[in-house]
Amino acid sequence: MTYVALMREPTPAAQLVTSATSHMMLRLGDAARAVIGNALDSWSLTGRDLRVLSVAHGEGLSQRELGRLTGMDRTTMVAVVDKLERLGYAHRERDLADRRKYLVRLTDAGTKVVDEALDQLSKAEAEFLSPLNAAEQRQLNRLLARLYEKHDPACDPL
Amino acid sequence: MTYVALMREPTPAAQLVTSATSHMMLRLGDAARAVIGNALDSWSLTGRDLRVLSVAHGEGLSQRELGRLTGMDRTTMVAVVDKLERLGYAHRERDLADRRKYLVRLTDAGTKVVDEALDQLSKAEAEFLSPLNAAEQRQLNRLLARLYEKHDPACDPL
DNA sequence: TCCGATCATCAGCGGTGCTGACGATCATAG
DNA sequence: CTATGATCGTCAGCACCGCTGATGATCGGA
Repeated sequence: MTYVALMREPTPAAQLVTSATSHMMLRLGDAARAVIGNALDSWSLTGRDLRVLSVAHGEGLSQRELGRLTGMDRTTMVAVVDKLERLGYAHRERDLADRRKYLVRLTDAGTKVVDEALDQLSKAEAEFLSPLNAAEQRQLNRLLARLYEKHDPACDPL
Repeated sequence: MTYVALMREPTPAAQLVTSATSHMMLRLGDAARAVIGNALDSWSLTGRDLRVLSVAHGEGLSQRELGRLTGMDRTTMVAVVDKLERLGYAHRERDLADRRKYLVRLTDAGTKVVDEALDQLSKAEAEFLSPLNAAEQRQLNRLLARLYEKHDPACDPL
């Protein structure tokens, strides 16, 4: 069960922690964030930004709806949309039917960027997953999806 | 390939992002951190703290060595050891052979806490992974370990 | 003896996510 | 028509995580 190579093994306890699934998931999550952020650097986007951008693609959604779809807090969304607006990828528009809401719409630049960035993202992901072959990657995706269903922060009481 | 259930699907792009393996890994990493942190709350420990604590178990290691073993930055380790010392779980001791180093040693309380906390951690992990059966959990652990080998921040040029 | 490398520390920054309060707006009940 | 409660966006502030770069102490070898 010792999957992680340690240079020394003081106690079994040390191995227990570092080979724990939850531990690896935590660290790989950070690694994934780094890889994704790096891949999207050309557009000054983080994975979070692109998530919003890709979901906002199409009709105008309120910030709240964007948050629900992407698993983001209402208050976090403010900063993200601020940034997307500042970058010229999206803009706010009052919902005339409900003046509490803003409709977030992509600009032409934003629409263009989504496609480019998603393409770049999938390349980075391929690189990230390259230690596994195609069948293993599918297997991993399937297993993670099962966990994701239960643990996704986006799965709010709608 | 649509594993994640969205309440609406504006465009295929949205699904592409949220069903991406790297995206789920990122989010599940955060979820794992939350679950772990919650489980260790009774001892005021984060997963990070316990990682250090369990590795320090036994002989005294320098902060640098602890960092290499747990994949933690030198500067982050300062705060962690500070906290462990404040909680009475560990203490610093000058290495007389090399006075630049501190040897981090567990106190009796610390030794006791490691066992208890590791036990609690494994229970929390079982709960976290419960959507998968035993074989699937092993499969997931194996796949993650393969990725972890390549992406572990701990794998510094030693 | 001097210089480069290592160790621990500190100040500071960026990313992520949350709570709690606020005003504006809506929808509903009276 | 008005009063009440809910929703939306915003902001201030906090916590966690990880990193860079500078500093002083110490070690080791030239």
